[in-house]
Amino acid sequence: MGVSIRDVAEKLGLSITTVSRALDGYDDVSQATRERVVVVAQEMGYTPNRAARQLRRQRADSIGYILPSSGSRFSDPFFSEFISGLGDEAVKYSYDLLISTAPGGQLDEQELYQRWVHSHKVDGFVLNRLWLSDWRVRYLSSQHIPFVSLERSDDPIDYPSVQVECIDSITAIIKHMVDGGYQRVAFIGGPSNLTIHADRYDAFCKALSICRIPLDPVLVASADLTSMGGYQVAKRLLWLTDPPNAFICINDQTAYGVLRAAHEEGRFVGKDIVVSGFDGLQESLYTQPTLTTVDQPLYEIARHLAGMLIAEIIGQPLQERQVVIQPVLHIRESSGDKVT
Amino acid sequence: MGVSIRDVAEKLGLSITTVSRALDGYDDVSQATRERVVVVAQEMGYTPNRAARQLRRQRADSIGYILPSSGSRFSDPFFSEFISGLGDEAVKYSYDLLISTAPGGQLDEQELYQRWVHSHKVDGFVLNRLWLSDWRVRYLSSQHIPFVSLERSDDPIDYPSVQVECIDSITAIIKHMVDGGYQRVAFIGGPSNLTIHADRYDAFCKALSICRIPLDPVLVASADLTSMGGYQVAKRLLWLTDPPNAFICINDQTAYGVLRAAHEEGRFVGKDIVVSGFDGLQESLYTQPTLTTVDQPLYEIARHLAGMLIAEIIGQPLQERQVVIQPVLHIRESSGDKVT
DNA sequence: TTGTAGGCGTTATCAA
DNA sequence: TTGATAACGCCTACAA
Repeated sequence: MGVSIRDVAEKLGLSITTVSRALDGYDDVSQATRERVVVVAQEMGYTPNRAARQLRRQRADSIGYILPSSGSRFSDPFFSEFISGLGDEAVKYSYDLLISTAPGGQLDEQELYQRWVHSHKVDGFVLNRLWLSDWRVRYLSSQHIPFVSLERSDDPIDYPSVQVECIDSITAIIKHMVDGGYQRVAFIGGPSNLTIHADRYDAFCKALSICRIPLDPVLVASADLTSMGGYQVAKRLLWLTDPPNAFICINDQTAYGVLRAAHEEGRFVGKDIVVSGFDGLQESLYTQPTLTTVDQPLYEIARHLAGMLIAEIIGQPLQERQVVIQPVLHIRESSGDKVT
Repeated sequence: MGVSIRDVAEKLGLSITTVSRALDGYDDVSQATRERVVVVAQEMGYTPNRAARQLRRQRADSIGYILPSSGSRFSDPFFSEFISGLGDEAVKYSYDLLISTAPGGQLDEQELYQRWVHSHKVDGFVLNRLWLSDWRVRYLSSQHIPFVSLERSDDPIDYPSVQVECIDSITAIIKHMVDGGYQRVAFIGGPSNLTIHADRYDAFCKALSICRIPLDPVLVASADLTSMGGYQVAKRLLWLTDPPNAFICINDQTAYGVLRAAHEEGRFVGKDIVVSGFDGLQESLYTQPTLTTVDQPLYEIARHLAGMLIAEIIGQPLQERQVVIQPVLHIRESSGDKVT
């Protein structure tokens, strides 16, 4: 079907060895031959067969990312941006990006990772949505499979990662809210053993203590990172006898739910109550009111992660294995900066 | 490194041939042998090497999808849901999903498709965001590479596809708006040679004629499918001497931009003006006001597409090659159904 | 500077 | 019912 290296060699009257070396840029072929080979290969539309090359080189030239899909209406814009960053960087090194889906923390997920590892389907993994103690981290590390992650688990294992600093920005948000007179501050997080929950909740507590506001456990709730989850939890909180007037949300999606709940409950966001998200999704510029959020440069983070992973795979040392990124705080209407 | 079929064979004192056949479920191995083989293979954690199998079988057991990424802050929730559907279905047949990114309609995109085809990297493609005349359709068809697509191009080529019917729903929306007294109806589309633009614009025109409203070319504009694009175009339209009071948008993202522009221009959406989107993204339930939109079951569509593609690849005939889906219309606040 | 030959791990054909 | 053997397309010692 396709054009193989043998076809090219025959057409040129050369051996496949020479053709192979000419194309791979070895220096033991004459300049003249190389040029002929390159031209003819191009003309014939030759592209090396991936499977053959992989089999021979014992590398897959691809990186894997398993989407923590959570059921049928799974649609967090977070992942579009993340995947597109991974893809753009991978393509630069002519690596493939292999994607699959599995609900996080389940048996299916384990099997998928194991299958990909055993069958050499990918040379390394990109992880995110880490758990405080994460099976994947321990497993991949025990199998000596390169991987990188957004966020870090508590496992005492050395691996490259990118983390987004959240204490400063969350503190700034809360200070801003408290200064505006919103002192009853709630936190809506996610599953409590996710690192992003732990990190952001931790930042929340620190910020409260800096502002000398006592932590009221009633105002700490967990949703599931979706708008629906945020909506439901916010409703419940707003019905309290002494409801919060400030909401710090673990991510933007959760905050969208809060905005809606507030509206339904007749609260004017930015005036009666204030709300903040975390992610910096494009959509957050278009909510009503616009959402105060912490902008993680997700696309760049994804590219950085893919780059680190590929470096790790080809054994190139990284100058920095644990990158910490300072996100940009966007104070917008939802935190009361402007009364509209 | 990994466990190979040879290791399993040696441990069992059988030939690799027998092991291979036992595992692949051929019926010319004794029941007893098969059981022993399966047990031991499982114990040893044997998984067939993908590259070797692909090389031998001349199939990649994977399908490809190239994201039409448009620069760095590309994040349309559309794609999260789409990819997650493709992934979930592919995994059912133990197919891989290979993802890459390339700006639509550019040279890079062509090269990427060609490389994947030549190198047998994937057995087939899923396409979307088709152009009225689409190079990919003609190319893949000329190379006899299976592919399926969401939407259909005008190329006279037979290929499996899923289309979302839009005339009925857009007509219903416009009727609803016109009945509500909003007669100056604008259309904000995308690049005009995209099939989704052509289809939805066509539906828009038909609906106007049904409602006996003359088409005012001034009220037809093109954006770029993003919120920012919708925002800018809406601003311009709202500044007209005789501005529209109804906006039909090609997708939800565009509509988000319109909502924001309207708000900034002091228009009360659902009262002064009405707005509709198209996609049915989860986010649209959480805008303020909630967005009237046409809900395409994207996750199911993606699964269906992946299923059709795999059937096509393994040569299984499809009972229906051109599926047309009736989306569900969600009339919400932005079209004036409730005054809040 | 070029060519020969062996093998990566599977599967499929044929013979036993 | 099983086993030896030859590919699949590529890369790379080693030999020429």
